[in-house]
Amino acid sequence: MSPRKSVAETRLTRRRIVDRGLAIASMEGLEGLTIGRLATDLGMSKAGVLGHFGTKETLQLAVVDEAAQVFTREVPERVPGGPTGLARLRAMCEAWVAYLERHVLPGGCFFTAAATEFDDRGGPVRDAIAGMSAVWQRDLRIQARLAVHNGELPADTDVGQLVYDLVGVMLALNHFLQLQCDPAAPERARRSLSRLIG
Amino acid sequence: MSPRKSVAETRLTRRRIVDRGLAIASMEGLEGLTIGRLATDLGMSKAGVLGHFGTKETLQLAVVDEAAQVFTREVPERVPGGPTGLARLRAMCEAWVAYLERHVLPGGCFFTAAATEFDDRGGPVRDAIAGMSAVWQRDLRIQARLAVHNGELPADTDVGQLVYDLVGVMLALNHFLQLQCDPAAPERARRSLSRLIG
DNA sequence: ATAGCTTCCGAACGATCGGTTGCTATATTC
DNA sequence: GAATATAGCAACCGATCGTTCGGAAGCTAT
Repeated sequence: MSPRKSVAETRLTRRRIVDRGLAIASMEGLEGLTIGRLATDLGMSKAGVLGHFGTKETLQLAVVDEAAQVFTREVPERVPGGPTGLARLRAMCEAWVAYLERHVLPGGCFFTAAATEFDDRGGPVRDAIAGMSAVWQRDLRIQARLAVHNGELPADTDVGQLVYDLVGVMLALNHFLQLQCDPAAPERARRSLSRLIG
Repeated sequence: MSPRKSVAETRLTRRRIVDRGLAIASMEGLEGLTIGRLATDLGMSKAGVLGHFGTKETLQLAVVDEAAQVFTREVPERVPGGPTGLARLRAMCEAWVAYLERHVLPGGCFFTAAATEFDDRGGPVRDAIAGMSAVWQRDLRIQARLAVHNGELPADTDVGQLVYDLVGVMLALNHFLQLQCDPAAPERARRSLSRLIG
């Protein structure tokens, strides 16, 4: 019924699958993302969907990668390219809050959901998630260290501790937004941030 | 093969099911908890398991309730009955940290996992989870308000903001413990707490 | 024109899902 | 001791899971 598409269209089909897969996974979880559901949503056969990846795990990895690209596009790439150090750290956190506030994905922050879903398992999917999380936290740490080096933060600042607190602010933001639908949460997050990196 | 048991044994069987179900759900999630898996683990038939609840959703609710009882036993009931206010608030948070540190359930904090799993759905299971979360946060708020009233916290303290920050500390603790297996996380949590309600 | 490559479909696979049905064996009640 | 109630089992239901297979359809290179 559906013959071969040109190379450009083929890539486009793959992108359609991954995009829709990310939307589903952000709501139902990476395990709740099923081939059949994906095929139905896209008006394709299950074989047609799986043909692009071969395996559900590969598809999950593609979705995680897509989520990482979305996050990169929506957060770090929106950080203006001003001076490094405290200003950049602040801008990164503000972009982070705005990203959660904007409800970019229908199911809240994909990485928060995926991390808690896979945090007690093994395998490449868990590793990919943990890796993305680690990269972002490393970037935070770098700017925090620069801020200390610039004298913008106290010299005895525990950078690891600061990143821990920043992550907590974001996890709480996601929690209060998604579970309690608390519209005051972003303001709370910003207040916590200004207390941490004023 | 397995005939009727005495009333006492019957209750015990139900408890065995719910206990094992909680253990599974804390690792695989509430949806990953399947009747067949539960039956196999317990050496029972699926009908024998489901007979106690009638429906998977009822079973999930029973597991959520059991998780709430475990949490109650492991956290608030371990808080010494000293004076209310800041001292009690501190004790509650310390018990909370110790609970996460102790790895009471194999998959980390059950409510954190369940909350992120169900935060974008509807239905009674989600409501039960959100309700349990709300009760604990209300208890925190009560003690925080008392602490303000006692003059143990600044009079202009934003109690909602404080609870937001405390929840963030705990979510971060669970995150760093489970995903990054960072043994320094409990110490970080305690340091954050002493900064908030030191 | 033709051969090859690739995308996608239709169909089927074994396994497992939540759930139902009929039965047996026993505990409880009379 | 007879009657009743019920925990649990074996078997099965239709649906769906991830995955495989053969072939149809069309692009591309010869």
